[in-house]
Amino acid sequence: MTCTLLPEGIRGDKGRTREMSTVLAEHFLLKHLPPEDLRRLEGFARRKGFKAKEPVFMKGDPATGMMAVLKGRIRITSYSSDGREVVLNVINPGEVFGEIALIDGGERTADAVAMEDTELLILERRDFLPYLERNPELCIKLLTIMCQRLRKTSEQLEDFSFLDLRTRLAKRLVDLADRHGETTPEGVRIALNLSQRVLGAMMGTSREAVNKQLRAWEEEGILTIRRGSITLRDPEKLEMIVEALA
Amino acid sequence: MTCTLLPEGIRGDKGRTREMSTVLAEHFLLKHLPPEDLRRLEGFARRKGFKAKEPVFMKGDPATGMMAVLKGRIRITSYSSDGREVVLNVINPGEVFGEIALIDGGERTADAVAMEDTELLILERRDFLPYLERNPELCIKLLTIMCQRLRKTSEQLEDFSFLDLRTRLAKRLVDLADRHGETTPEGVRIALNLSQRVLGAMMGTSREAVNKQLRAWEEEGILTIRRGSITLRDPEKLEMIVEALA
DNA sequence: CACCCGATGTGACCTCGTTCACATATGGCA
DNA sequence: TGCCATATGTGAACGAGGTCACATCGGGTG
Repeated sequence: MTCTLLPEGIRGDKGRTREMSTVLAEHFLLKHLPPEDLRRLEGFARRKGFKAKEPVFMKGDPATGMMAVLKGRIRITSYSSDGREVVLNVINPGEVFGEIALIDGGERTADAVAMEDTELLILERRDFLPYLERNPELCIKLLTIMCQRLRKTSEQLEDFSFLDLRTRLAKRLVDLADRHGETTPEGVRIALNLSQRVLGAMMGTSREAVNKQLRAWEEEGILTIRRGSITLRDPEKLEMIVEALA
Repeated sequence: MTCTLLPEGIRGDKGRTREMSTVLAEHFLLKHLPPEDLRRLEGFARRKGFKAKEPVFMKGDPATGMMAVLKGRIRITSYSSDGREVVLNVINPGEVFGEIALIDGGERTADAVAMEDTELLILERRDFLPYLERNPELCIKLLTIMCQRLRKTSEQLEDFSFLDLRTRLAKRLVDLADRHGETTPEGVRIALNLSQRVLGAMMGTSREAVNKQLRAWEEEGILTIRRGSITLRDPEKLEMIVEALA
């Protein structure tokens, strides 16, 4: 099934296939893999499209594999019993998610929803695991990814217990600017179309609190708020807040 | 050096060596490994003792390997710039820590301190990594450990943003009881000698808040507080709190 | 074009948990 | 055995941030 899908892709649709190889080779797993292994890996993968707001999986689902984002964005969220939301992560093109399930085959620990029209590459556990078992290099790459995740999650945990809202928000904006910012004449622009509600959920706080802090910073000339984008006019000021110097 | 240390141990001190094999085989890595690999793994390890309160490593240290606890307990903590403490984890005999560093060789992300007189088994990255690269099975075992860590840390993160102090504390006590509780006539006894300060730091809260909640529960007859131990007389009540039913 | 839904903006009020201050055990050790 | 550092117990005051209520805005859509 998937094995027959791919070779066709290789011949028939060069644009799409190159894109897929790029993801596999550059962002996800192993520039260092020999080409034939890379080929085989592609053989395990299948593509799938999701419309905006369409769920990819839900917390508690049995997990069958991991995904890489080719196009679009995925939001990883979890909900409390009374419906409050935390955004645990936002996955951008070239990044992977759901890798825990690939390895331990347990339940999904959170919801994954497409934030816009999105195309995913899906690696099924049953195909991938046997391959993994024979490829230590690939294992180590995966381990590295897991390390990054763990480091990041632990840092978030610390931030939660140490930092107040203002500092957490500053830190988040600086981080978003570093990873997704476009430099403009006015400053670094974060044009991810994140609502203040989602921004709040990313930091475990209410949209009201986010709004009030953003407006305060706008008053001070540190940033500019527009629908769907925030422009940091003075990123250094935010960095100072993060460093607890202001 | 380490290689010469171990064979001696195998002959000279059966008690200690058996203990070490137990840790390696049962808790840590691979009952499934062939015996000769297990032997070799032991060859990489070295033992080291730590006195109570002695630091094992500090945040920011270059990391050279991972550890397994043979005896005693290790507290993994992090400090805010103004000195507040969070306890990220407590490592008990048979469990491992510092494995992130084993893989990515980055800096230590937290402090590790012996809570009592403790004996560790240390696997150096330089010895272990080459071996890991040739043993996919071992890789996968490590991946599994990392998965558990990640699931646990993510859950902690959720708890932080969703649950109030009372619920978090209830959850923690139930968890401690499950993992370390001894059944007594009065109820399940948690005799870990954790101070209320440390208990608070485990949940990112102050010792005062912990004390007040514990005393309230003692009033209700749910538990009994003693120096160094807490006895849950009515664990179901706590579980109901966790399930948001009370 | 009118309507409606979701995002944004903002104040009033309230609550949980922190901080501070102090009292009281208590185990370890000289 | 007496002392001291550390752990525990408790109330008062404060404050960050949540909740609620409401106004406004803007974009998409029938």
